[in-house]
Amino acid sequence: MISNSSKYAIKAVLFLALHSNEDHKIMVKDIAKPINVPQAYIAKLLQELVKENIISSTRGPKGGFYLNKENVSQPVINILNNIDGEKRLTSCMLSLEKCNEDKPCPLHAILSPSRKEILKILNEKTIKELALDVEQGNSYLPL
Amino acid sequence: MISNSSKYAIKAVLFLALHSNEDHKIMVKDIAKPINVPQAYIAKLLQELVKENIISSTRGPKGGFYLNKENVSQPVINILNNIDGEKRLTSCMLSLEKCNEDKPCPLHAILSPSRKEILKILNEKTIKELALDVEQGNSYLPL
DNA sequence: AATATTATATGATAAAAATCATATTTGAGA
DNA sequence: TCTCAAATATGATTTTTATCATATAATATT
Repeated sequence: MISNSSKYAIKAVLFLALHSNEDHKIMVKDIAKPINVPQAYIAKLLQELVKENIISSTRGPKGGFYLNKENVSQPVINILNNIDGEKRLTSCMLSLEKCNEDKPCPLHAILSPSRKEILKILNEKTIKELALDVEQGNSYLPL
Repeated sequence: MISNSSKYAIKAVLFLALHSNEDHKIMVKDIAKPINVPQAYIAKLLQELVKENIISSTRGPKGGFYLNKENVSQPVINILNNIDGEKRLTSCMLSLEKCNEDKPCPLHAILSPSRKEILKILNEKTIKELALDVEQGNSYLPL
């Protein structure tokens, strides 16, 4: 349902949400370590996220990755859709071409409400809110 | 969340639930085609399911795969657990070692109820019931 | 008992996902 | 404008998952 790459990406974005801003950028090596992901791997993922304006970066000295106001206001699902593609979360659980709401496959029929709920949450919850949950003690790290 | 292999396995078991019984076994080539899965691949998966008594088989002429009374009474989740391992469905969505109900990771915190609901359904719904849904027009094939 | 037919066991190959390595580009500061 | 520190682009390698192939074992039928 959610790839390793997406998990890493979410961890990294969450880390940035909690520790970076436009005046305090963080370089990849200082992200990789605390979130426990290989540096070269997370670097590649972060680059993809920058391309889609999900996170921000600048190069050179004093450069690094960070989140701006727009970045933190995006829903969590943007990360997943960018890394895994949109289909991953919405496609038929049995990979049947013809499965849809009107003629659901057997798994779809019994799991559709729960899946919809998950999609709804991921669409509504923003990066900012997720970080706030951590800051308020509703959820926990370390990553 | 659910591997290709598990999807194939569920399709095959569902096909057997609908078309086989102890007096009418079905050989692998007659399963592979209608469910649209490579024969050698589904053969391997079916063999694993036999080992765990999730489905039944006999060799030789008139042999094949089938489901007996016990087989059809098992919950769907048995298939998933056997093919993918138990952790796949229950492990932390961010793959954090320390994530648990008491100290949930940010994703866990917002998605836990929906995930629990999915687990509950997969644990309660039996193969038989899933097949019945199809027979009663509550869900649809072909596979 | 012999034969043909089926699943089973084993392992080889191919494709995809995850991981690692490095040369190039950009930008800040001296 | 030179230098150095950072991201970026590109692609190689490794691991996992998916797929394919085949020799062996079991069983019904003759």
